[in-house]
Amino acid sequence: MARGINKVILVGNCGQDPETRYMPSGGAVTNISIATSESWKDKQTGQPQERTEWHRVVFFNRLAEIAGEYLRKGSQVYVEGSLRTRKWQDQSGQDRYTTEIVASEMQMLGGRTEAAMQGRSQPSQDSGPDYGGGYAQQSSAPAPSQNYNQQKPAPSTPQQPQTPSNFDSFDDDIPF
Amino acid sequence: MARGINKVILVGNCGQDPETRYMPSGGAVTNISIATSESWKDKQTGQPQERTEWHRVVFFNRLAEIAGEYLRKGSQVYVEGSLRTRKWQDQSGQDRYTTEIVASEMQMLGGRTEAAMQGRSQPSQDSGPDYGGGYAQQSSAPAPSQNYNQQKPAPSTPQQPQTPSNFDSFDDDIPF
Amino acid sequence: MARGINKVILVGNCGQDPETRYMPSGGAVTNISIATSESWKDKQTGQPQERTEWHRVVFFNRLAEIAGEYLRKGSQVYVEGSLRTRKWQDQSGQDRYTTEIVASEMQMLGGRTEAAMQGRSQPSQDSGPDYGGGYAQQSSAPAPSQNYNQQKPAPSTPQQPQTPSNFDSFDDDIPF
Amino acid sequence: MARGINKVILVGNCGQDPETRYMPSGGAVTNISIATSESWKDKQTGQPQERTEWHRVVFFNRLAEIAGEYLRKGSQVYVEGSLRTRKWQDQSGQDRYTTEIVASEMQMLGGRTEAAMQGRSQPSQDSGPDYGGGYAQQSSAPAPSQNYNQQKPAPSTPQQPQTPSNFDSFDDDIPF
DNA sequence: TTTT
DNA sequence: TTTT
Repeated sequence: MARGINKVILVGNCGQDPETRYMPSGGAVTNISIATSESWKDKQTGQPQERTEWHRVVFFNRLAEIAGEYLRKGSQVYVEGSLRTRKWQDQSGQDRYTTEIVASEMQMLGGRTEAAMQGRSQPSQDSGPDYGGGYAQQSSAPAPSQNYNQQKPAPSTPQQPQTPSNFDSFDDDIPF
Repeated sequence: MARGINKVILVGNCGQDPETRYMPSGGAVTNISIATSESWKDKQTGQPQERTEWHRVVFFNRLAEIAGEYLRKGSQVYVEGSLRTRKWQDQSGQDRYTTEIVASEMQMLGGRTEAAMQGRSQPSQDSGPDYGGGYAQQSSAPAPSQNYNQQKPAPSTPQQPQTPSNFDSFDDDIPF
Repeated sequence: MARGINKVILVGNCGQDPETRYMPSGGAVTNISIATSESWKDKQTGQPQERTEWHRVVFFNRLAEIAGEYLRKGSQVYVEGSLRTRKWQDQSGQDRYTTEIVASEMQMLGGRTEAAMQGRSQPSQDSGPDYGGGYAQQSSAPAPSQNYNQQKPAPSTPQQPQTPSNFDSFDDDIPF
Repeated sequence: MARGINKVILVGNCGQDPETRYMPSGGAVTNISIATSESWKDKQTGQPQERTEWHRVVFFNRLAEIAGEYLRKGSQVYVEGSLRTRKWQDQSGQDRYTTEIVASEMQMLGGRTEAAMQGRSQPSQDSGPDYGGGYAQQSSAPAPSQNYNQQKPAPSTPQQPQTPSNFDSFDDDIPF
């Protein structure tokens, strides 16, 4: 159930190969960064301007497996999901916040040729033999907490996703 | 022009009255925080769970004036916009990031009664006599960067309303 | 699975009370018409113009029960779904087509006051005692085809509320 | 201005080359049909099922020119727009209705390789030398009525199309 | 870090 | 009529 609508729709390109990890439960978690960009001419100078926006996207479970297997650096992808801002502590113990899109639907874009030319080297894993397309949808259950990879329990809010213990290592994963 | 789609759709309630400032150019900038929430039952314990997500939304120019005048704490609102992550430096000079929704469209929800009961005290400003509705759409020009006038951007959460501890108290903050 | 994205998002008001029927399987099917409108000034004459668009929305199963119970003429509602064009034959045997939005998510808008003032007389049915909110989401199973039980699908408009001739009269139909 | 939200988002493939015509005003109007499809397994029989949905999309003015020039049969495309149901009379004078998506934004998907392999034979027209991408956005003015039905462009006049004269000829254009 |  |  929900009160309110929290919906994000992205079409963009993966900045790098997806990273897949596993939660203690065994469920997969895949992270990607998607770029969208916008260009315009400066009104004063007439100079062409461009701004690229990077979006952190996280997939869970089955969707994480599919994303991990089929997406690659440069892949064009449609993602639908919701915004989630996670709180974590940096080395100095200060609260910091990261906003991500928790994906509920994903679809690869660009047909066969495109996919064929992407040359998938070393797929992260197998999602099973029966999946043959570039589409996947998350079950509508609430996204699981993202406490894979963690050494100690999260200190703060109970029902929220656990703050990954060692956010330094997580932090190192953030390319910006 | 753009490459990619970067779209956010929110329906939620304002956590507080909007804050309107002005850029050197004279253009208005209005910030609000919108809450969306989700509730479910824990699969193990069966306990009801709730998570409220707070979204920082920024309006520019005409849309900022309308938002500043018509929205109030508790207002239910539809917002469409795009994600933008801004980089700023905290006191210690460290890079930090804040993700906001730059609104391109806004519409007040909940009809006349609702609006009437919201008792708009001290409207921030006038948007002119001919505006009579709860709808507004931004011109499609790229949003200006938002470093007008201010010393340090605040991080996402500190200046936001606190996440309510339970739903009853949250309800009390909202006039319906 | 899907190839492609087929998504509709509507926020509007119900033109009349919902109609709920039952499929042979026992599953509920609810139909509503939602109005959205747009107004502008004619560029030549400067005259105010308005266009109201009516959307046929169909809900299935659990969502149909909730829509049937909670929505009423005038209710403001958020609907998300997908487009489906159904083919049928008119009396003369000619093929005709009707486009509907098959809802996958629904949320009532306008808070308690709003809902309270809508005075729900004769709810179509009961959806059970434990539902207390204005939100519902369809399971992701493909919607069943809607030719249960009935002889001839009606064309799109005849059974819809008439488009109001002007905005004042339209207002009178809606309880706010 | 608007009351309500009327939004459609499609990602799909063009069923055939776009058709571009010109309104008396000189503004272009382009029609395409976009397919989206969904597949699933029948719950009883376990048989794989597929349903393809066809969406009529109409572009106006600049967007129509771009769509006409860059899209081709098979092109994968993102379209955002709004639903509009038009009323028209068939040969026997009966009222009939057609629902279309009036596009406000369009973006070609699938990158260079993809586009290159689509081998654009006979582009419908020129949209000018400075357009080099697969993206376009409509001005936010209300969609004009659709009375193309003229063979000759009247190149000079302002971009707002006139009100339609009749729809009989339009009838002939509908491929279903 | 992607893409055009 | 597309696409997988």
